[in-house]
Amino acid sequence: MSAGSTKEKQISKAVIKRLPRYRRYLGELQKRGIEKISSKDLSELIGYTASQIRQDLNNFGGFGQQGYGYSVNYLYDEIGSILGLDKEYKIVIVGYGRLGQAMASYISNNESNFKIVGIFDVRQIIQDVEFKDAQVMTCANLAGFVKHENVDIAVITVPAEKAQIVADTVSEAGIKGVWNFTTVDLDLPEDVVVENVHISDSLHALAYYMHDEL
Amino acid sequence: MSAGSTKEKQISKAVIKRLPRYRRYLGELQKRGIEKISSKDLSELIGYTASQIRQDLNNFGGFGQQGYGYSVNYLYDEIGSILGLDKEYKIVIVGYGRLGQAMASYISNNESNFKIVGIFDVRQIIQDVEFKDAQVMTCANLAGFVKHENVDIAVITVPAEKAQIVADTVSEAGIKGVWNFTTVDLDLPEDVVVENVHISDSLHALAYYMHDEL
DNA sequence: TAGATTGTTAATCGATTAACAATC
DNA sequence: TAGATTGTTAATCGATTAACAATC
Repeated sequence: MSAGSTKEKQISKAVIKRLPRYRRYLGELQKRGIEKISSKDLSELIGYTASQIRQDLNNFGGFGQQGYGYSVNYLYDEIGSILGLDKEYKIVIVGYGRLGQAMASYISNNESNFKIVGIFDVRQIIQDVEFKDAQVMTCANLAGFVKHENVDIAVITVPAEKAQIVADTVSEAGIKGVWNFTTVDLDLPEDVVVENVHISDSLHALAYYMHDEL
Repeated sequence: MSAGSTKEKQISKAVIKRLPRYRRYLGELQKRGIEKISSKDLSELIGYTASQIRQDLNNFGGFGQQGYGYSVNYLYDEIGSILGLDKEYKIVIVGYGRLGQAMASYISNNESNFKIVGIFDVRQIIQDVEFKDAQVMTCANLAGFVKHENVDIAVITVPAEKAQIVADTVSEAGIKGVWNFTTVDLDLPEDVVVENVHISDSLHALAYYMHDEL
């Protein structure tokens, strides 16, 4: 729709879903001090076919070398940059119950390019012993904060009933992405990117494969 | 492989992933007191094509009626039964940090057929004020408990480094399913069903679609 | 009966796999 | 140079969509 994108052909969702996984395994190899890997060996490790790995990567360019394979460090970085993990993202947590706390802690300990700049909750002041960096603010300030601080991502960990209202608030305040942990699907303008972690759907899929095996 | 399954043809993962979503929307309609719905109307609501909805459902049988549509209540129940949500599942939570607490609370408040029968943590006794039902036990008892109580599902919410050990423990003790919230992929026997909630992969996919739009 | 909408087959589209020429 | 392994095209497979006959 917009002319801003420089992408030539649309990459399918299936490919994008696999990229973080490639990167995760490459990170492991890196830690183990392994310097190069072939698509065949990577295939055995990750469980995708070698053909698919090469096909996936070649959507973004030729990162390997014939007769040699792929440099682990280089490929790790390249995938990171494809995913946009070399950029910085400002995050607010909305809903500071246990899930919100868990996510705040996960992000600040494991995702160095995602900075939690604010935490919001309806309950007046919940001060967290372990997570001291950001002060917990009341939701009344949310819109102003997002606008003023130019926040990129809102992590929504409020009860399902409040999810849409929160989504509307941050969206109107100019948020660019929403990480939705509630069980509802959010209705948002097209230019707001939404990533859903539908916990209930996941549990129900588990149930399917379990009772299937009984 | 085993002769136990009565399934005739294998249903694709893509279809199974959509079923919980159908059910979720049907639940909404139910609450609103709507009694019947056509695939066309459901299509507009959920965002899949009417054709796909009919195709998906007909993998499991004809739940509709020509000229009328689908009974909301009936279809809701049928999908629940396809997913195995009419069965009871015994659950243990392994790792009672904030994520474990969040999941325990989610399950006990929203998933009536999934019963939390035990909670485990390495830290000696973390007693939870809000969640009084189950006592928190030390991980040393985990294997025995799973075996003795015939636990169906282990929710793994321990730090990544401990994930595989926990998985091995519960697997050897006869667990049937694992709901994995850690960032690692677990290596388990084929007969143990694993459902992953890879939080980091989800965040990285979000980053891709966001930086793509900048 | 006429109208609506399913169940189901056929057509299309897209994604995965196989094959191999290019090349390090 | 010979061997290995990529990048890429072609073949296959599977999933989605379209179409329509069946039927409520």
